[in-house]
Amino acid sequence: MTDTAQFTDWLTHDQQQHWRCYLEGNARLWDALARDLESQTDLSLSEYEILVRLSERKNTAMRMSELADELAQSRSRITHTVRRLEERGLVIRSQTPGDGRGVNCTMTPTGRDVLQQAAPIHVASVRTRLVNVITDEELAVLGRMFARLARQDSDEDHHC
Amino acid sequence: MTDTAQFTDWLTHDQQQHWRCYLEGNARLWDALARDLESQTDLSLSEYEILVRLSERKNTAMRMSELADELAQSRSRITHTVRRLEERGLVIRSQTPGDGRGVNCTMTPTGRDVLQQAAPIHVASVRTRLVNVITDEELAVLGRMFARLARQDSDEDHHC
DNA sequence: AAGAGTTAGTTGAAGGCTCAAATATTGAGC
DNA sequence: GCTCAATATTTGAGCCTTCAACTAACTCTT
Repeated sequence: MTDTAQFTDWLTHDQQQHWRCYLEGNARLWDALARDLESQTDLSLSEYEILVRLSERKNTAMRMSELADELAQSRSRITHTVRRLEERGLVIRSQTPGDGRGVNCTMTPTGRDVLQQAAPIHVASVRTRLVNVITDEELAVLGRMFARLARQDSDEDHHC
Repeated sequence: MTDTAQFTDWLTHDQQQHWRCYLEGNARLWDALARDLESQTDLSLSEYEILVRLSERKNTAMRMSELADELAQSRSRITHTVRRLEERGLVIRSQTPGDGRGVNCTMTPTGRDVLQQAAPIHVASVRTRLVNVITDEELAVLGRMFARLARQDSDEDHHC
């Protein structure tokens, strides 16, 4: 836009092609996963993911900020989603012992039931939509690739 | 849940690991791309993508349903987004000649200006966040993988 | 050429996400 | 121990997306 603007380093034809395939495939994959889960359970993907993380902890409890960090979601979003889950009786919130600012989110027995019913459905969906469509080799490449991206981007978050 | 329920075919440890890396990396990637674009331009990612597709056509025009199909978005979503773009003067809508039901979406000169200003910013972002972080080899695997997923899922859409 | 079914697109309400601002608590430095 | 900055979380408004219902036009059949 200005005299000093540099020429843009556009993507090559092949890069662009691959990038677009990812764009479309990714969109369709998420659509499919969300539809699969929501049509057969009462959980959205983000609700499901919260319950899964809780289920992996001692006492099925985590702090709000831990949830936010692990799920790469904003604190605000976690607050809203957890509030809805709490209204439905799937989790309860309580103060953290040590830190007066902290809030602990604990899964209730009802929450566990709902999760246990949803889990097989979601896993089957992930298989059908992704894992069974690509090779284990490819899945491994995918995992390593995105682990690198995540590291890179979350590093940048804490740059200040 | 019932007596006849089959045992779930859970993911292996490695598969789960890779799947989670993808989950997190993907979330962070999209966050970063959206923030990069929205902080430096007046376009959201979905608005940007619509303008890009239009820019590639003769007369920078496409039908609404073509947009929906290419971008893997619902017709409703396209309608809403295009309405907002039209209100801002970046596109205009008109009837398609042959088909009385069809609506053509055409990019205006203003739209082209906005796109041309945004494009280098977005491309730089895609490079920084993805293309420069992985190898060309990996990008190719990514592209082929998701092309296969897209084919699979969009086939299923038309299953009836 | 009339009716049934399909396709294209829009609409508005409901709900989730984002953003910025607000509250409350903790920790650091003096 | 007081002040200032940082951390943890919440709040509510605004925007975007989804969903189901609606209009309109085309097409296929008979």
